[in-house]
Amino acid sequence: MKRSKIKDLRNGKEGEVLVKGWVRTRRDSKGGFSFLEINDGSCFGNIQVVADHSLPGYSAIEKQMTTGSCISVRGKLVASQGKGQSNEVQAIEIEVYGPAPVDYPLQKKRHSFEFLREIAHLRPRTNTFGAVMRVRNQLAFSIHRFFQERGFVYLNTPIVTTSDCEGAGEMFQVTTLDPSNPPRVDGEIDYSSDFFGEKTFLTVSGQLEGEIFAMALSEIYTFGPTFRAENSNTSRHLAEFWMVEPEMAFYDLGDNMDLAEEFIKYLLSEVMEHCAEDMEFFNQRIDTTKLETLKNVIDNRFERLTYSDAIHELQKSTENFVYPAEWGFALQAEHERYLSEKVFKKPVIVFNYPEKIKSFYMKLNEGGETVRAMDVLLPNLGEIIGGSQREENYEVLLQRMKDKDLDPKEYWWYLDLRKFGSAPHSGFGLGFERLVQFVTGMENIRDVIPFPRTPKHAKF
RNA sequence: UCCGGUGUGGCGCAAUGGUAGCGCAAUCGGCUGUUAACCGAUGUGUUAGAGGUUCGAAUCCUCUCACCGGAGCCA
Repeated sequence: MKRSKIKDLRNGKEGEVLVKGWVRTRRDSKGGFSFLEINDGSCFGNIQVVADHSLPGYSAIEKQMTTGSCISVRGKLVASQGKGQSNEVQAIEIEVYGPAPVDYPLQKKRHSFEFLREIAHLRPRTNTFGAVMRVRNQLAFSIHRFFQERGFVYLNTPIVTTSDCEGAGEMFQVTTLDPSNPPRVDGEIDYSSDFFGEKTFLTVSGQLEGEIFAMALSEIYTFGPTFRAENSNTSRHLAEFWMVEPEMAFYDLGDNMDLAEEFIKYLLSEVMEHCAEDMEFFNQRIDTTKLETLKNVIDNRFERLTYSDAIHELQKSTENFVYPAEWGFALQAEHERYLSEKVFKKPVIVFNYPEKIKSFYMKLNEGGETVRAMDVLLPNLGEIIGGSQREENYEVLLQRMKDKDLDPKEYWWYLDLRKFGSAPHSGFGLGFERLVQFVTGMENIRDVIPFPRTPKHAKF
């Protein structure tokens, strides 16, 4: 007999079924039967199994069917006599695949997310983490769908890279040399005998390589792991995270912002439609304003203002900032929060940042004071997208590299893109885990990725 | 990395210098088409680690470690 998923059983037709899953809780009735709630992760809800104690072999397995154990149940799907569920499975035959002894850490009670992180191998079996992972999966799928529907080409940029000065953050080094005894020449480590024959790192961004393919296929996107060796200890930073980076030829900054806004709205709509039950849970237990917030983001135009206007807005406010806003300096987290949470109460896109505080590849505006960069700021989360129109003029780009003390020789191929058939183009990067955070309302980014990597943490 | 906080039975927490306790979970029993089941009983501790002050330390001091929150960096 074919196994049914609980997702299908919950609205299924009456008849004989086979269901397999993990026992979430059990309630015994001394009337001679037990209620077992089974979950197989196919949906948020459980299915109730009614197990009569007169079942063949029941007494032998009764003690094994505890919270956490895995069982297989053949039975009849029938309308439930009790309240709380429309239907249930009347067991005919039960097999225990794997019992869970009394030291099973996930008992039927609330556990803190901090505790669950210590048992990352078992936390997928909780309500919250199961819901997070289904939403995460939907978002990943919808990201591909969004771009595929628009003719973007999915591109795999390299994980191992040689550029050590992309400016996006500290990098993890990749080497096969013996750290306790590396080969040396004149006291310096000799990387010519390393695996790749030179010093290599894990990527901090696929953008530069993405531009190569945008200059041929017009619209591409990457969706892959990204590594930053920053000693960041916050609820929104990971050392290993997933980033989505579209890169589009012939897009100016306005087109770029349009795409980013459409993208986020599309993803939120998809989740509301396809993960209704999980989202209902987040709205009840994690953040009671979640559904309302998501609807607001979908229905309202993102506020767009220039960096200069943002500074002006901050300076005229009566808010007591730890760091007063001043033109030419980066916006502080408190500034970004004030704009998105207090002034506009919706997503905000700040653009045209001072040239001095942004990367070399961003297109210089007329006058040379600002560059065509943009950040999308979400209420209660902060920056979720950072992007820009890229500098396509060879001479200007070369000069900016020199101004920022970068060696043009290391970027010879990047410069070549401007030398041969250059085109105006733009792109942005979206932090995937931050998106999952925003959608679910989970406060800590470590609880929206299966295996979080943070400073001092690479377990599991 | 900086600032602040926390670390006590399996889990969540209380005890602020004087006999370490409560809730949940667990175990046993009772009851019930139950559903965060309910009622009763039982067991559970090197108070993160090391050192110090004190007649006496979970509590005060020093160091180490871990975790949490905020900042910086950014996605």
